[in-house]
Amino acid sequence: MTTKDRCDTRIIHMDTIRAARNSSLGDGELEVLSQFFKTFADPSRIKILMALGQQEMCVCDLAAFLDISESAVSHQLRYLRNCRLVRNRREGTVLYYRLVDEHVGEIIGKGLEHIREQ
Amino acid sequence: MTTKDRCDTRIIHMDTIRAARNSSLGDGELEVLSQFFKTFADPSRIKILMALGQQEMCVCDLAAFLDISESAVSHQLRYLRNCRLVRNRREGTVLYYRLVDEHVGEIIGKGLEHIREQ
DNA sequence: GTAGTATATGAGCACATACTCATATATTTA
DNA sequence: TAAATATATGAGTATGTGCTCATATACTAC
Repeated sequence: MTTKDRCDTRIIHMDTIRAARNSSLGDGELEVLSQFFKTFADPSRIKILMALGQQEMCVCDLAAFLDISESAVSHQLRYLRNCRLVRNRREGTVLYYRLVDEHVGEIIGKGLEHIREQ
Repeated sequence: MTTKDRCDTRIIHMDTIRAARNSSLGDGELEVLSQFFKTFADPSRIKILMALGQQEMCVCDLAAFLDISESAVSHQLRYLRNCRLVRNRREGTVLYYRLVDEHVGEIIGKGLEHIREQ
């Protein structure tokens, strides 16, 4: 039981609360997990991830595809690099980005399944 | 091709951009999908959803479990109700909430798989 | 009816986020 | 070397989010 008991709150079902606590994630893992899902909470990032799941693309291609500025794309790519979801290779001045995670497609797929069912 | 072509941007690989566009989601679906993932982008909501996946709980139980105010829980529950992920049944003055979606567990599971692998 | 309990809700606020704009860096070419 | 190209990055900003606090609502018991 990581959370301290609160005695200043009316608690109706102490057993229910205990059961919830026993199967709960730790605070650290919860933070990491919600941070991970934040990645998919933005249309541009989903679009980038889905596109890179099919082929590698450079920054200006992504900017044209998303119809946003190259700077905006670059900021999003930095975000995705920090999450270790994409990597790049350099060819002259051009950086080609690619997806480096196999879960991304599955998670987006599950989400799509959900929103398409209702 | 929903997005209008931009001629004010240097485009290196037009074929790559076309391929990305052909397999891209529509703007509406992208918006709905990212909105859906936003649900999981908050530790409190994940905690609520995982707890309700195992048993129904009332608002003050959830507040004690999460160690946040009942008002804060209520706001989150409204959010989840609007997403149609939870429902409640009334018993006197007490409202018992339960999960009403089978994808939620799978999506959280995929996320957990990801963060635990590295 | 009134009082008490459980929850919902609106306003306001502190903080996060996704962008723009200006500037910096890395590489190629002349 | 300098100029051009492709991308990265920091500061600033408008909007969004998750809370608090006060108040409203729904129900029960008297």
